[in-house]
Amino acid sequence: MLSKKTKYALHALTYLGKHRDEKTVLIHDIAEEHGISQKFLENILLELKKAGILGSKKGKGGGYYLIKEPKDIPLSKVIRLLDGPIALLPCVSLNYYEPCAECKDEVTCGINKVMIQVRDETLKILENKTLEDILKT
Amino acid sequence: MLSKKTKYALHALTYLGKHRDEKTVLIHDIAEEHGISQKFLENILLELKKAGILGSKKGKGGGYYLIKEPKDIPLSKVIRLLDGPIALLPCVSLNYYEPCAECKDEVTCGINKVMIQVRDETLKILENKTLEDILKT
DNA sequence: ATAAAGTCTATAAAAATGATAGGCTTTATA
DNA sequence: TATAAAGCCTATCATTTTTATAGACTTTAT
Repeated sequence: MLSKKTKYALHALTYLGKHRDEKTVLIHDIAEEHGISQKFLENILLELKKAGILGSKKGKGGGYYLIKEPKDIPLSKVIRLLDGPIALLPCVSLNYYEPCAECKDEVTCGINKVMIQVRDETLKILENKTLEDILKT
Repeated sequence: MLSKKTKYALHALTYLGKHRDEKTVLIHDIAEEHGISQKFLENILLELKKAGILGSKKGKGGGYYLIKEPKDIPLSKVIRLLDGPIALLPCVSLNYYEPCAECKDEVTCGINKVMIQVRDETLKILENKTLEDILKT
């Protein structure tokens, strides 16, 4: 399951996507619309900004806006950013690799092999679904 | 990522699958082989038993054994049992459904729609990969 | 100058996960 | 039939992760 962080991020991105005609959108408005903590959302939007997905304007009249096309924001990117690895095991993670303690030899481990396949197929799904898909339904 | 519970379960199932010629296998031996806590493993194997995946024999000379064919033990079953939902959001879970608080209307929610698709495609993967796939590599 | 809005860091609270403990029941066998 | 081996069951504790809050700081329009 996705963490609330990621879920909130998706709601925020959706909201921003629906308000692309406006220059900027207030954190406050997004938080209110979905009944979530504004302070918590602040951190999330900041991360999205640092990842190059959002832009922002400080000061009075400021706010956030999408900096990328919705079609260029795949679920995989959002999930990795806020939740971490998409792979089911650290030993098959492309971006967050770590060996598994209980596995004596990765090379001969059947679990490892199968999980690599699962990872690749899962990735195909999450890279192909984008914010655009969410917006157009 | 999978919890350690699920990871350990997969290792235990693999071990049991590799020792199908023996009548029973000791929890102790599985725990030792992978360097994991025996007591923790006990609980996990019990769950697998209650789910009809493993059988056991009590008392001296007892132990655990596979009660199903490896090809009939899909990853989806093991994951659901020990980790819970496969869906990324509660509002699209087949087995653990719950509405999402921050979503005003599920019917018009684009996130919901996309996540249903992700769930279905993910499920296809996890239902098709079985213990047999792990054993045969 | 002031108020509005994002930025940043730290900390606290809550929940989930991982691990341990100990007694109970069952069963083979000496 | 006593004993030791092995799984069964429940409770509790410890750790880690997640979620949420707080408050001071910076930037900017008016």
